Amino acid sequence: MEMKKRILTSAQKLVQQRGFNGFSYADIASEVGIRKASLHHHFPTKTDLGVALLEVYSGQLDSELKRINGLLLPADAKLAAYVALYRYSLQAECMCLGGMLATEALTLDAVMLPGLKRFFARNTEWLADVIAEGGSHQLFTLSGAPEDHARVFLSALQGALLIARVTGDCAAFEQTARLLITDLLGKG
Amino acid sequence: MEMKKRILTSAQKLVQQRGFNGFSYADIASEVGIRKASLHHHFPTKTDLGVALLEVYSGQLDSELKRINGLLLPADAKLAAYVALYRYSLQAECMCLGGMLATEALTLDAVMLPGLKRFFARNTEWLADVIAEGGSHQLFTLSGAPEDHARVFLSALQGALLIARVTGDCAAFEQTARLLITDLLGKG
DNA sequence: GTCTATAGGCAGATAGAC
DNA sequence: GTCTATCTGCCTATAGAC
Repeated sequence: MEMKKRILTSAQKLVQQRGFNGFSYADIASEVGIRKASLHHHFPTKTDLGVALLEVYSGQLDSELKRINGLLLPADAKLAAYVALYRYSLQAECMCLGGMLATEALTLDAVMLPGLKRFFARNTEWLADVIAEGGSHQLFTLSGAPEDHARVFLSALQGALLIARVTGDCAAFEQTARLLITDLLGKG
Repeated sequence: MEMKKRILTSAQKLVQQRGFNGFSYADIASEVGIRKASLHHHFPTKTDLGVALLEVYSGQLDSELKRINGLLLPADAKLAAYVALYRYSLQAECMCLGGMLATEALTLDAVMLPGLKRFFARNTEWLADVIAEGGSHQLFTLSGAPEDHARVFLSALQGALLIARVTGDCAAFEQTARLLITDLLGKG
């Protein structure tokens, strides 16, 4: 079980940095210190590994969202905590695993797609809940439905992560995230 | 020269749909009707092809932006015309070529990166100009610097395109784009 | 400019010993 | 569970005929 976890950890980083089509079993093997062939004992095919990665990553997301909920923060601070998840990715030169797989969707085995869809749905739903909460507390002034604001927020963070990989401009990422929240806060 | 153009057209679509690591010379060869080896006469290495693709795509962007400028529309309509460029991509199941390469940046030959950087800079600058123009005409109420609004706008469209590939939800893309513009328009 | 032929390497995956 | 050995196939790229 321990080796399986190490493989997943290594593979997750590789996908987030290089994409599902940008790494091989050889890369994992050299990182975790066993031979290529041995990896197939844990994950018979690369698609099996991909499906497992999506499960793990969705679980990590769930933990983080529950942790943030438990902090009992006002809605704007919850969004800031959510932004921090992306900041950590950026600092590790990692895309969101979901975002990375989304760009590669047309090349992936179809069995990976439902998990990917659920990942985005989970993000959108949580954000919509937080934004609706901020609206009902008069903390946010909403110009549209919470779900629509949620989609803008999620899309913008995914895109900001993607662009920051190229520009290397972390300050721009921060400014983007800040403006997303302040635009929800006040329109006066 | 005609074959070179056909190769570029085919390769551009392949990159936008499958990524730079998700297609091969064999894919292009079967589409344009010559043999794999003959492609190397036009583009000796795949990196050469990638650099050429970025040049072509940046040129296409420039044409579109100039065309939109020539329409002499109010700022919000210019942004709507810009959104239409992404809509066409989405309908063709294509990512933005820049966005696709951005996710793969860590696997690309370094000679492709400056062109990629310039692509995003060009987008941001044009958007900032349009948004500043809308602000100075009191059409937009800006809560931040035009450059910051431009980054939010660009990031959100890139992200929306990425997410729509997975959800297949074109209506969500449209709602995201609409909210981005209406939030610039009025805060009253 | 396009072809056939091929090099040389790496991909994902399997068989069977230990 | 991990190993060595190997398979098959695809990849980018090159050589040289036409």
